[in-house]
Amino acid sequence: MLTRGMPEMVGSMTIGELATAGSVGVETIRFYQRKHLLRTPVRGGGIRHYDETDLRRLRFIRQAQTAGFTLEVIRELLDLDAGEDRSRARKLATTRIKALDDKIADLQRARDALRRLARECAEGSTGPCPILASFDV
Amino acid sequence: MLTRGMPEMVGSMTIGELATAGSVGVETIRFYQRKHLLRTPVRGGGIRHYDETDLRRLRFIRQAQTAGFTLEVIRELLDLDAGEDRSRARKLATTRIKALDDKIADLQRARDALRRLARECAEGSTGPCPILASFDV
DNA sequence: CTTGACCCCGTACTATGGTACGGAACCTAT
DNA sequence: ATAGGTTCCGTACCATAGTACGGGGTCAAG
Repeated sequence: MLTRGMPEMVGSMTIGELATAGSVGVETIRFYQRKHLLRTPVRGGGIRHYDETDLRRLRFIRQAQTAGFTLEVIRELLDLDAGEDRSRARKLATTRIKALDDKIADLQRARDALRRLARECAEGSTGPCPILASFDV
Repeated sequence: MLTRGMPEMVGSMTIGELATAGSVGVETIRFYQRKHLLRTPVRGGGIRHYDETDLRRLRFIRQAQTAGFTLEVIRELLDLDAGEDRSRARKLATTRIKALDDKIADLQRARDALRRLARECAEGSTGPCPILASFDV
């Protein structure tokens, strides 16, 4: 028989199963619901049921966070997904692409500084590493 | 005459001048002092004076933050700069280099997803953008 | 028909990195 | 000497993104 915990029931998950599938905690799901990033399904006898769509949204949220969007903006993106406002979505995307390019460049510079530090710190075996100096660019 | 506000006096700044030179707010300096990231100089008549070393430390803090170090770890790095523990410094650096490489890869993936979104959102002029879909990788 | 695992709900608390506020003291130019 | 701009100090507050807690309800298996 098909019950809550079984893979065949992917179309009907409990909050715990959704959380596991999305690699987040149950409390995080509830938090996203409070923030209206995920819907709060009507209860079928005390317990709520979630489906593939909820999981897709959840995964999207995590991806979008990686991209540096705040939960606030992610909510807007989710709303936009259903709407007609193509230019708004494009604008959010291009703004973020620019921010990501800048951020990537920053991180690459930081990484290069750290590589220099690690190298200078490895040469010679006495005295302090020139930690502050290695960041003076 | 040489006074506080003048460039010639870089070796003796007030907190406000230090803040300006480091592109941070005065409150941020005080915050860093409370966290022991910056020293709290002894007062010469009610007002504290800062020098080039303080500015170097402040700039280092901001660089290190860009590199993703927490203030906690930055404090350790600052302590290490004066000490003899080369291996600890090297370890912190290499750990962070790895984290940065991972982060850079994440951001590049996110950027590529957004580029795809912007492109797909630009083609055709009606209907919603496939926002969620563009992140399904 | 009880037990154990899971769910619901509201509220409170956490970490990180600041930012703001209010009153007193100080410093410099007029 | 007085007005203004800073500084000092402690305390309080903020945003973001969760995480924890406690008390009660539900559900499926044994």
